[in-house]
Amino acid sequence: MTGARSTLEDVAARAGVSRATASRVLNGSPRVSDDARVRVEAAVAAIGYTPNRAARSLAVHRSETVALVVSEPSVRLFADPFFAGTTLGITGELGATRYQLVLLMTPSDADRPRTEDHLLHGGADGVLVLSARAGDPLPARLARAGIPCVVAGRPPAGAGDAVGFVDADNEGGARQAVAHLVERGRQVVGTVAGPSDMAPGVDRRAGWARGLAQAGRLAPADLVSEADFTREGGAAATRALLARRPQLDGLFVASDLMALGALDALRAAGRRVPDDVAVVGFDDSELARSADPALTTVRQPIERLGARMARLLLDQLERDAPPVGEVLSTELVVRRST
Amino acid sequence: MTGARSTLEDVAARAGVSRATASRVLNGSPRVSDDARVRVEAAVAAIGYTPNRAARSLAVHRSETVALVVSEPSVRLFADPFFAGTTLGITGELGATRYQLVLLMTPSDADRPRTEDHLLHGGADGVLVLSARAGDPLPARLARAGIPCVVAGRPPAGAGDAVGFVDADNEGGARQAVAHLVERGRQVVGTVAGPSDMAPGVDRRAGWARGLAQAGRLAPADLVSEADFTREGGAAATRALLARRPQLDGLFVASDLMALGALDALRAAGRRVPDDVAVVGFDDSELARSADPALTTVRQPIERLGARMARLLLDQLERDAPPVGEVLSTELVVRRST
DNA sequence: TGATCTGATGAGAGCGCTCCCACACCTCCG
DNA sequence: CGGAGGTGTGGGAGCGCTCTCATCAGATCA
Repeated sequence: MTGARSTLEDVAARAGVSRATASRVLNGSPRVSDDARVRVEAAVAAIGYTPNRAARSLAVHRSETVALVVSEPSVRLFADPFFAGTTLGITGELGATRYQLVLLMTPSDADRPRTEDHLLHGGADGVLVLSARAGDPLPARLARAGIPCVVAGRPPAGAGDAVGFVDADNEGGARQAVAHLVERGRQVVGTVAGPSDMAPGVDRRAGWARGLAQAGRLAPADLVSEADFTREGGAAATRALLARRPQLDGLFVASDLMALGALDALRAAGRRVPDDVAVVGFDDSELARSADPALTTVRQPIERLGARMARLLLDQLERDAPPVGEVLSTELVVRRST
Repeated sequence: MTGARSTLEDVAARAGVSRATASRVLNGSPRVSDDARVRVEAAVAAIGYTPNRAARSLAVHRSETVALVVSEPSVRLFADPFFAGTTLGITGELGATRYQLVLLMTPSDADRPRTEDHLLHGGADGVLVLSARAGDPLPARLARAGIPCVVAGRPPAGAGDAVGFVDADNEGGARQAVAHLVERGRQVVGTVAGPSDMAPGVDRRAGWARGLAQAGRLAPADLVSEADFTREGGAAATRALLARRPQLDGLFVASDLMALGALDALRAAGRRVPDDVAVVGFDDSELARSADPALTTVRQPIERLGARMARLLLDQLERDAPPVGEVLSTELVVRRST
C-alpha cells in the first residue's frame, strides 16, 4: 500500500490506456470515454495511487500551496486568541481542495524580507495574511505582483481594491454593545477605545459613537479614553474616564483584556459592576467568561472568518474572481457585567 | 526582479559554468573551485535566483516539507493556549532550513484517514504532532512507515522508542508547586488532578505525590480529586475535596482553567485565598495573570517546546539521528494566590 | 617522461506529471 | 461519396532540478 510509490504510468498500464488519458481522468477532463474513465478509476483504487505533488507543480507552474502569513512582532498578544480559530477555519475550507497550507510566521522584522521574497518568487499561489498592523505593505506588494491575497481585517490603505479581505463587523458589534447598554437604562455611556492607528480600534470607537447617535444621544469626546489593548492600559483609561465623568454608568471597552483592566479600575474606585457601571467587552475570549463578574462581550466569528478568507482566496485562484471584501456580523454575548 | 522566473540554467550561463556546477555550488558541495563558486554566487545575486522547490523535490524524491498535525477534536479547548506558541517555536527553528511547514488540522475524526493517507504517501518528510489524545495511533504508524515523527507530550504507548517527543516536565513542575506550598507553611496540601487517561493529568498528579513525599509527608488518596480540565470540573472537584478534608490549606490544581474553578469553589465556601487556602495552577496561561487573586502557577516553555520538536525532527531528517525524547523543565511563577 | 591519481567540470538521463499536437475513427452534410 | 467537423486517444516534449558518469587538466610519483 505504501512502499514503492506508484506513478501515473502504473495506473495507465493497469487500466490499459496511455498516461495522457489517465491524467485526463484524474483532472476531470470531459474528453474521456466513460469506459476509460471507469478503468482508470478502478486502477487508481486498486493500486492506491496518489499523484506526486512535486511533479504536478513542476508541470503546471504552480505550487498549489496557500501561504498563511502571520506577520506580527508581538505574536503572543495578538495571535493567541485568533490564531487557532482562524487557522481551523482556513484548513477546513482548504481541506477539500488540492491546496496545501504552509505557515509563515514573521515574529521579528528581520525575517520579513525573506518571507516576502519567498512569496514574490512563487512560494505560494495565494496568500492569507493575519496581521494587526494596519500599515503592512506586504498585501499590496503581493497584489501588485499578481499574487492573490486576502487579509484578515480591513485591508491596508495602500492596497486599493487589489487585495481581498474579511473583517468582523467591528463597528456593528460596538453599536450592538452600546444599544444593549442603553437598553439597560444607562445614561452616561463611555468607551475605552483601542489605539487610533489600528483599524479595530478606530472602527469600534466609531461604532460606539454611532450607537449613541442611533439612541439619540451625544457622543462627546470626553467620554472616550484611548488605551493600547493591554489590561493596564484599560485600567488607566477607565480611571481617566471616571475622573472626567464621575456619572459614568455604562462602559464599552474595545477588548476583553482591556475590559479586565476596566473592572480592576472600577473596583478600585468602589464602583460595583453591573449595579453602578455596566461593562461590555469585545472578542469573547476565554478571559470574558472567566472574569468576575463574567463579561458581556461581542463575539467575532473567528473560525468563520478563516473559512471565508480561504474561500475568497480560492475564488480568485480557481475561477479567477476579482478580490472582494466581506464583513462578518458579530454577536452580543450577554453575561453578568451588564 | 520577479516576473519571468530565472532558472539554474540562467545562473550557470551567467557564471560561465555548467548547470551541474551551479547546482553543486547551491548545494554546498565541496568539489567546486573557489573561482566557480564565487562566480555562481555572484550570478545568483545578480539575477535574484530562487530555486524551484517543485523541481528539486521531484529530483530528490523528497517533499522538503514538515507537516504539523493538530489532531484534536476539541481544538478550541486544547489548541488555544499551546498552538500559537508552539507553532512560533517550530517556524523559528525551521526558518533557517529549506523545509516548509505545512499545517494539517483534523478537528473531526472523519478527516483523519485522509491526513494519514497523505502523510503515508510521502506528503511530508517528517511530521510534528500536537495532540492531547494519548492513544493517537498516527505517530506509531508513521514511524513504522519510516517517516520521522516527533510528538508534543509523552509519546503514545504503542510507539515504542520509534517516535521522538518533547514534553514539559509535568511531574517536576507539580513537585515545584507542592514544594512551594509546603514552604509557605501549608499543612494539608491536596490536588485537583486531571483525567487519569491523559498523560499530563497522570504526571502532574504523580508530581504532587512525590512532592509531598520529598517533604516527608503522606499523599493519601482522599487528598486527590479528579476533574476534566474544565472550570466547572475544577470547582466540583474542589468542593468534594473541601467536604472530605475541611482542614485543606494548600491546593495544587493541574491546570489554570481548573484553578479558576477552584477559586470559585473556595470563594463560595467562604475560604480566603491565599490566607485560608493557597492555590497553585498549571500552564501560566493568560487566565492565571488575570485571575483574582492572580494565580501562582507553573509555566511551561511553550515556544521552546516547539523549537525543540522541530530541532529533533531535523536531526532525524538531516543527520538521520535516532528519535529521542526530551523533557523541558518548567518554572514556578509566584503570584498572589500563595 | 610517461603512468597514475586527484579534483573540477560538463553532458545527459531521469524524476512524474501536463499538455500540445497528430492521428484514427465516426458522423453528418452537400 | 468526398470532405468537413467532431471525439477519444497516444506520442512525446518539456517543466527545473539532481546526480551519475565520463572527461579533462593538472599534480604526483617512479
